[in-house]
Formats: sequence, C-alpha cells, structure tokens
Amino acid sequence: MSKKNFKRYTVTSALPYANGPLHIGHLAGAYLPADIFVRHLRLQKKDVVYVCGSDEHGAAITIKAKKEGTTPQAIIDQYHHQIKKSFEDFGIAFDIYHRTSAPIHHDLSKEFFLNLYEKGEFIEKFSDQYFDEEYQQFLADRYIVGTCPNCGNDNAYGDQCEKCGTSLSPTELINPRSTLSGNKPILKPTKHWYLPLDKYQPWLEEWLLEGKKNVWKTNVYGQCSSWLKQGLQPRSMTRDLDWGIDVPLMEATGKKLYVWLDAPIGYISATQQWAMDHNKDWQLYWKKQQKEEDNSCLISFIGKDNIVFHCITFPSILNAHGDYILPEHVPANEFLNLEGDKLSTSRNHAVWLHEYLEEFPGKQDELRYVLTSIMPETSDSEFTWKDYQARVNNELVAIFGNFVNRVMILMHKYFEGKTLGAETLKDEGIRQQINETYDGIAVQLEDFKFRNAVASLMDLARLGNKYLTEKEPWKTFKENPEETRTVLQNCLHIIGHLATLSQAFLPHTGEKLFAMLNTERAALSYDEEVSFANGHQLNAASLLFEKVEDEQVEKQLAKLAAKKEAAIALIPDTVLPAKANVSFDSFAAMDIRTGKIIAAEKVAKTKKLLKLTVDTGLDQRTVVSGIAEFFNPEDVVGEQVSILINLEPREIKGIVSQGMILMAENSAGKLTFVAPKEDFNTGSTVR
RNA sequence: GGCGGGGUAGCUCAGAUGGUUAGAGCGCAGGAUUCAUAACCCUGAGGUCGGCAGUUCGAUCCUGCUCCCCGCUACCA
Repeated sequence: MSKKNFKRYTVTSALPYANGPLHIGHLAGAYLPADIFVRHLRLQKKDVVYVCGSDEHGAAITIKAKKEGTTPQAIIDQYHHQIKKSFEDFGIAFDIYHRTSAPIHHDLSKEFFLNLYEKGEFIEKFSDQYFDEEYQQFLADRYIVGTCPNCGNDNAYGDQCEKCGTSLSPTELINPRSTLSGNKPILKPTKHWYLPLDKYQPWLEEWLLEGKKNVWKTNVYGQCSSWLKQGLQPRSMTRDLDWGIDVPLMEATGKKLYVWLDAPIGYISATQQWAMDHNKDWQLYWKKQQKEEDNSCLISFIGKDNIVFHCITFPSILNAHGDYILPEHVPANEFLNLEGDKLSTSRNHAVWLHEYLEEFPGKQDELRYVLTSIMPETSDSEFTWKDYQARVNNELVAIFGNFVNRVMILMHKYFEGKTLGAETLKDEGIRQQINETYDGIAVQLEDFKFRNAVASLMDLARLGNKYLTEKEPWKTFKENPEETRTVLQNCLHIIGHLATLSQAFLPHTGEKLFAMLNTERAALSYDEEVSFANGHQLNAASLLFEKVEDEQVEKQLAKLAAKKEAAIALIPDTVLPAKANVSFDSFAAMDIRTGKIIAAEKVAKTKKLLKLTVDTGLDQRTVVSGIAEFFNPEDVVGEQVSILINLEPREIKGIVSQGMILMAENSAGKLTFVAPKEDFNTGSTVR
C-alpha cells in the first residue's frame, strides 16, 4: 500500500453478472477481502463508501433469456434480487448494492460517452458486420450461430464455440445463421466508436508501469505490463445489440454501449444513488478535489479474469474524461478451486452461496473464516469440505470458541459471572501482545494480506489459551481467589479485544461476543476499549461455534458428486437438433472423396492445428485441421479419411487449406475420423 | 502459439535483494493437564523448495531449456 495518507476511501467490488447465482469463488475473489478491508477502515473511523451492484447488460443475458423463453428483464430481476439477498444474508457490508439497469446509471454512462465523444477521443470505424434483413438489425456475435471451424459443432456462437472453447469471430463460422430469424445474415458495413488505447499507451506507461511498480500485486502488475509491452489496440466501445444502454447519438440508433464501458461506471452511479439516499456528496468519492491530498483513495477488488478492464480500459476512460480519480489499488485475487477441480457454473461444480446459507443457517462466519484462511491471494487455492471441517473444528471451535467458553464458565463457576475491579487489563505482557496484534493486522490488511491477518486474530485466541494454561486459575482458586479473579478478568479483556477485532473478519462472532460480555455498546472502533464496571454482570456462556460433523461433510460431497453426474448426464442428451432441410442439389454439389493422409506436422504457434498433406486420388493437397489436441502428427499419417475437396480454399495461419477432413464428434468433444471401414481406393466418391 | 501468475513438508499455504540448522497452521507421534465442545498446553518426526543444465566460493531464490496447473490473448476449414 502506498504511503499516502488518505482521508477518504472509495471501495468497489466487481459487479456480479446477473445471469447466475453467487458461489464461494466469487466471495473469496472480490467480496470477502473488500468487506474485511472496509470493515477495518470503518473500525478506524475512516470515511469510506463501499459500493457494488449487478451488471445487467451484455449479450449473454439476452441469450439466456431467449433460451429460457423469457425476457432479459425477467432474468436480471431474478438474479439481481437473489444475489442482493445472498450478500445481505452473508453479511457483506455494502453501503449500496445497486444495478446497472437503473436510469441514473444509464444517464451517467451516456454522459461519459458524450464527454469523450465531444472531446473527439473516439475513433470512428466502419467494419462489415452480419445483418439480419428480416429483423432489420445488426447481429451481435452471440446472435449468430454456425458451424465451428475447429470442431464442427453446428451451434457455435459468433464469439466462441462452447464445445471446444475456441474463441471465434462471426465471419469464421461456417454456414452462419441469425438466431433471430434463422436466416443467413448478410454482411453490411456498420459504424462503431473506438477508444484509442494506443494513444493512451504513453500515459499508461507512466501512470501504471512506473507509478505502480512494486506497489500493485505481482499478478496484477505482470498482466498489465504484458499488455503494454505488446502494444495496445483501439477497442470498440459500442455494439450492435438490442439490450443495454443506448449510444446517445442520433446516428447510432439501435446501437448500445459496450458492456465493459458501462459496467465500471456502475461503481460511480451506485455511489450517486447512495449519496442521494443519504444526503451525501458523491463527487467527494470520485472526482478530483482542488487539493490532491483531499482526493479519495479508490480501491477496486476483483478476480484475476478482469484485470485488464480495471487496470487499463477503465482508468483510460477516467483519465480521458479528466475529472475523475484513478484507482490507487486493484488487488485482484487469483481463483478458488473446489475439491480438485475448477469451479464451473455450467458444470454445476460449485458451492452456491444461497444454498450454503440455507443448509448452514447462522454459519456465515465459519465460511468467512475458511475462505479468508485460504484466500487465493498469490496463486489459485483450493476449497475442500474436509478442510472446511478441519478449520472449523480445530481452529474456530478448539482454539477460539474453546478459549471464550473456558473463561466464561470459570467466571460463572467462581464469581457468578460478576466482575470486580476489571476496568483495565492488568498484565503488561498480554497488553503488549495485544497491541502488537492490532498493529500487525493493520499492516497486513493494508498490504492486502488477508490470510495472515486472520491468522493473527486466531493467534490472539491462542495467546489466551496459553495464558490460562500457564496461570491455572482453577488451581489457584483455593488458596488465592484474588489471583484467580485477576487472571480470568484479564482473559475477559482478551475476549473484548477478540470481539473488537472480529468485527472486521467475523462480524457475527463479534456481535455474539459483545452480547456475552454484556457490554453497553454492540460495536466499537479500534480506539475504544472494552471496560467492565464493578459488579458488571456477564451473560451466560453460549457456544460460539459448533463442530462440523462427518455426516455434513459427506452430505456436501455427495451433493457435489450428484450435481456433477447430473451435469455430465445432461451432455449426451444434448444431441443437436436437426438442421434445416437442404436441396438434393446442395448436397450433390459437395464433392467428398476418400483420401489418405501422407504427411502431417503441427502448425507453428498454434495449439490445435495440424497441417496435413492428403492424397485425394486426384492430387496431393494441403489441409489445415484443428485436431492437434486429439491426434499426434505421427499417428495420423497413413490414416484413411473422407475429405470435402471442393470447399473454397482458405488461408489459416498463412497456410492455404484446400478442403476439409470430415470428423465425427461426440458430446464429450472427442473426435474421430469418418473414413471407409476397409482399405479403400483413394479418390472414391462419398455420397 | 505468445504473454502473465503459480508449482516449497501428508494437506492448505508463507518466505528469502543468493549465504551457516527453509517456516506457519492443520494432520501425525509422544508427553503433560482437566477449567473447557476428548478441547487446551508442551515436545518431536516430516521437505534433493516441479525437472535438467548454466552463472557463482555458494542457488530453492539469478539465467536458459523443459514439464504441469490457472488466466489473458491469438485470421485454430
């Protein structure tokens, strides 16, 4: 963290996309660290606003709506409310959880666009894009489906084939068709407005490359510097879409703002809404102030997948606008894995937050503790239910909960839960260690080391257990009850500090502790110390945490396995629907022959491509085929194939490919050659 | 393919601008204890720091190559 001392903080967490529920990976990546950080700032009595909201634009939402036979509005309403409720129930302390479909957000996004437009920042470019004549509109990448040139999947989208994961552009699709009308779209020139990132490159090099060196996390800095090294390209800020924010220009009817332009502006519009609701001035949190030292400190918590947008694109937009502050830190986390596998929404391999909250009621802090302890700060990390159980049982229950329980039970047993002369802590050694804990946690959190910070909290509970064991108040009670009292009351002070510090990491636990101690005020800042008046009555001891039983772990594991099986079982069912009929002539027009591969080599600088030389009986020709992930070049030589020989040649990676090898693909994405069963004459026709 | 991040004890992860015995928590083994949710406390065993080569008096830390995982990216018929 930089040495600058800010008076004010603006903290953001990545806007969750409103087309699915939240899972633990989201929490560990962008929400939990931000929440802890913000609670920590508030305990220091800093002026901070913490904003977030649903990202409700983008083509994926309209696609999902179409698939489910509903409207985009219905999709975003459903998920916005679900996500919002999950965050609330879990205890993420946003000042506001807003949404990008709100009018105030549309207005601000347009204002941003117009500001840049009027300054002449945008480059206007025409490009050919698919257009649906029946619906009279340009088609976004996701509105075009066709055959994947790589794997032959007939339902590949214009931006990506979901079967083989290949990124595509719409013009690469074979037999493209519009998802609106089903017709073949035509190419038509369309105008778009590009942000000249190349123009901002020198500025970015100074601000980011030099300014953030050794300040930003290595994963973030490394990714950004790699982009800058490669040289930035202008990026289109508009799309031909029917869902999103209108481009505020007469000539751009029917066009929408690129979702990555409007989404980060959502942080600002959310702040505006919050300010209106609470009679605050939003500009203090976002705009440059007259004196630089009065600027707010902007910190954006995100996952590693959107580093570039938050570190390069959005700052460029803010800087081009000119009135706005720039992110001081973008502490991106890596990814969380689950039980040895990537978290996956489509494969349903996830621990969903709303399900956890239902199945583990009142156990928010258990999940917070585990996720904080394994937070993917520097590399991907792994959540397992067994580990969850171990951390809850051996740490929260055995160390933290047990210490509190021991003290409370002894206080009630010996002194009816009443204190005497316990205004302050009477052990200098303990006091010093507590002070070090506070300082250590502050340093760690300001350096975004959440794992270390939460471990420091646990160490304070350890210190308590050790102190009890050393002083053995249960032994001293007979001869020296005053000694017993002093020791136990010192322990009460430790519990008080545990409660204060828990407010950042384990807020529900903090509340429970204050309730048990029966203090007057439920929440304290760091500089207010718990004090006990003479005769102060403690409340009855209650368990802070409960053990996680083996059955619960097994149940969760079984649930995951079942989901996975269900997801896999779904795949064979998705036999692709039949395509539209074609005339016999269209079929007859295709010249398919048997052939033999006589040479094969990997195409340099590609992962999936093989350059094949095929004997077609007529000639020997070169075909580029995307099968390198499934076949070694040496293994396919001599292989009989069926080859479409009168396909228009196309240049791929500088090699002219003359034809297409026919492959069959199963639902798991596995490929096999479609070829004669027996050794057959090359050049035979296939009909 | 290019680029970025990561590969360190059984598990989850720290760490060092290169320097005598590489750390933590959990797990495991032994001991002590009984106030406590068989918990706490003490002690201990455990690692050729992904692989190969190089630079160096010395490398887990630097360089090159290489393998594995994740991400970004690429005209993948």
